[in-house]
Amino acid sequence: MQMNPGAIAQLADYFKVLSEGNRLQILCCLKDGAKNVTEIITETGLGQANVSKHLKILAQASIVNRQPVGVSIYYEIADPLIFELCELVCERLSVSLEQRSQQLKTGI
Amino acid sequence: MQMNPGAIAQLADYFKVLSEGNRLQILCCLKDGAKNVTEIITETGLGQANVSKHLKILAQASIVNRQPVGVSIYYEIADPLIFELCELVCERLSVSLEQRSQQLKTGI
DNA sequence: TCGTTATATCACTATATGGTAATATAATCA
DNA sequence: TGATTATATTACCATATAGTGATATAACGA
Repeated sequence: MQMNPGAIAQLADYFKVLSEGNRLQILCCLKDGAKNVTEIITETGLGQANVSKHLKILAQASIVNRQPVGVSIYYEIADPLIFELCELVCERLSVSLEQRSQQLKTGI
Repeated sequence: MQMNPGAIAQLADYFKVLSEGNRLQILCCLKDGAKNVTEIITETGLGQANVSKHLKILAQASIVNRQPVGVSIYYEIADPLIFELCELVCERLSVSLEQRSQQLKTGI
């Protein structure tokens, strides 16, 4: 199987956006629905500048939508695939953990 | 939905491994089956030191298996989930591209 | 218009990451 | 044992990325 360099680069970019813990935390925070920046800050405990910076990256990647409402800006998830990906990976990681646990038990 | 910090960190790590284009290229190269380092170098066109470095990361993440055979080391895919993830994301990206194309056509 | 609130951006620092040339290590054979 | 081949590792450099404090910008109301 050969994938063209352009597609690979886009894939890498997509995974890169998801490769940062605090960004994932922000996305989890938005899973229930739209929130403004202050709400995200409160819920995540992250700094304001930091949150804004991460939100910008997420918006540019079309993973979240940005919606001004008065002085507030609301962000909501635009790409639900990310949660599907997270679930698949979490399953994988828990299976992996289970296997290691078994190995420790059997002494292999 | 709240995910514990440990799980988030593991998720981020997993995506981080996949967030590098040359690493993805190496993984694509291994999709057909096990290859030794020289074969990977030839097929990808990457440098030997660079390939070794990336393979180390992939092995430590349990995404590939490492199998010495004489002076050669063969690597093969240990975690097929990565291709599932890639397909899901590629679909998403192509849908996204199609939508942009439509927007250009309709002038929205 | 000015003051307040919400948010984005900038500039800086520290750390991480990717690629490379050189070298070390491992395996094999004569 | 030494030479050869295959591969891993090291040290270095350049670039990328994350977090923060300060500041700029946007929106609103008095």
